[in-house]
Amino acid sequence: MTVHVAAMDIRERLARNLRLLRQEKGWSQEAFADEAGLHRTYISDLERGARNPTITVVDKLAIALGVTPGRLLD
Amino acid sequence: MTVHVAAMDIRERLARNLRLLRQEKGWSQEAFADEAGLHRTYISDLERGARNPTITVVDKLAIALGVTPGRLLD
DNA sequence: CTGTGACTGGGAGTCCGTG
DNA sequence: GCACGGACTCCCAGTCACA
Repeated sequence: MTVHVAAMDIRERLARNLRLLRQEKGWSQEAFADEAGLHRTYISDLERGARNPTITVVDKLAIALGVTPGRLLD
Repeated sequence: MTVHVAAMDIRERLARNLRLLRQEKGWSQEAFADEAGLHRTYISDLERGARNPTITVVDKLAIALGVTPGRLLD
């Protein structure tokens, strides 16, 4: 039971942080995707915790949102 | 000219943080690898900035070192 | 505007070795 | 103990059609 807890955790922390910070900016997922140089559907996946991104992707997201990478993961 | 600067940046920040924190613990790369549940050669690659890990790996590293994931990336 | 399944190429992560 | 290489498997990056 509860096999992959820790792994799910950090993805869901990222998911929550992304959605909140994006909404604070008043951006659609599509607008956010353009700012970060990523695809619209990829942002959707990230905000649902459905992907396990690399740190270079986290860096792009953080830069687009104007926060540190750590702010997205902690 | 300066094509992938940002991507290199975060990997090298991670590399530096990993090596410093590991040495503070007095661990070998192999001992660290065991603590984090990763392979010995992979730790070597990470500390040389030669790899682009996923956030689940960053989480494992952070837990092994007793710090937040953000502490490794910021 | 967003969620989701499916797809492909390339890279993440492991394991063997060497000096 | 560490850097580095080759080879392998599997999953991530990036995109599309459709609901």
